[in-house]
Amino acid sequence: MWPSSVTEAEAVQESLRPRLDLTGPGPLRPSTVAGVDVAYAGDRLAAAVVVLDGTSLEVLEQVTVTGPVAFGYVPGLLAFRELPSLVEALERLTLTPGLIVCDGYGLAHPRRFGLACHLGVLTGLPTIGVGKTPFVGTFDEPGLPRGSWSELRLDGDVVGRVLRTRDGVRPVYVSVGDRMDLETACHNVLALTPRHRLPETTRAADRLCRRALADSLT
DNA sequence: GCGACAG
DNA sequence: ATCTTGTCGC
Repeated sequence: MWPSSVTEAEAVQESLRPRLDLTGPGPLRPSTVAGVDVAYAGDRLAAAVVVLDGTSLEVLEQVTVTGPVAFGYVPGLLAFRELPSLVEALERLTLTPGLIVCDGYGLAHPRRFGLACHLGVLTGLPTIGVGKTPFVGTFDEPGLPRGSWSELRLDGDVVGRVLRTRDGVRPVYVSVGDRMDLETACHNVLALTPRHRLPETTRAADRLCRRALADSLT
């Protein structure tokens, strides 16, 4: 049963939020890391999951799924638009990644249950959210050197970090999804960004879902 | 009430 | 997300 209205979807988030495991530290530099992303064209979409070796960052496995868009985009409800296809792609995976890096947010969310949290609860795997643009929360501009960061706060809580992954380049917005802690999440993001602003996982998944979408339209 | 708003 | 040209910089 998938929510068919904004009200229903918000209720689902509220009901799943208690299932998050936010205790203990999350895995630091797991042996395998997965990146997920979705590309759209009208009412069609293509989802991609790419598993990389946590050390060499080489591609170990990749899966794509195409289908119809099942939920319109509503800020705060992105998960209902992307999760159906992403979960299916993850199920077709042979390997079980030690961490999943999502495009978007985790705890830094209006109801503290963004895409990364939702995917974590559904898969039982550690997840983190890496957003490319601000969504919720307030923050100060982090220092210019790579590795500099500032707190992302929402109401009185620290819900994430604004992290500089490249000297003088726009920062990314990191928040915890499930089975992960903020400090470790940032260390993982830095390990995944040896030469680009965005994690190699999201770059690989982005390229793959765009190719899959183009091919599916042929 | 009005505007802003991950991808 | 996607629609779009040229352009600056590593």
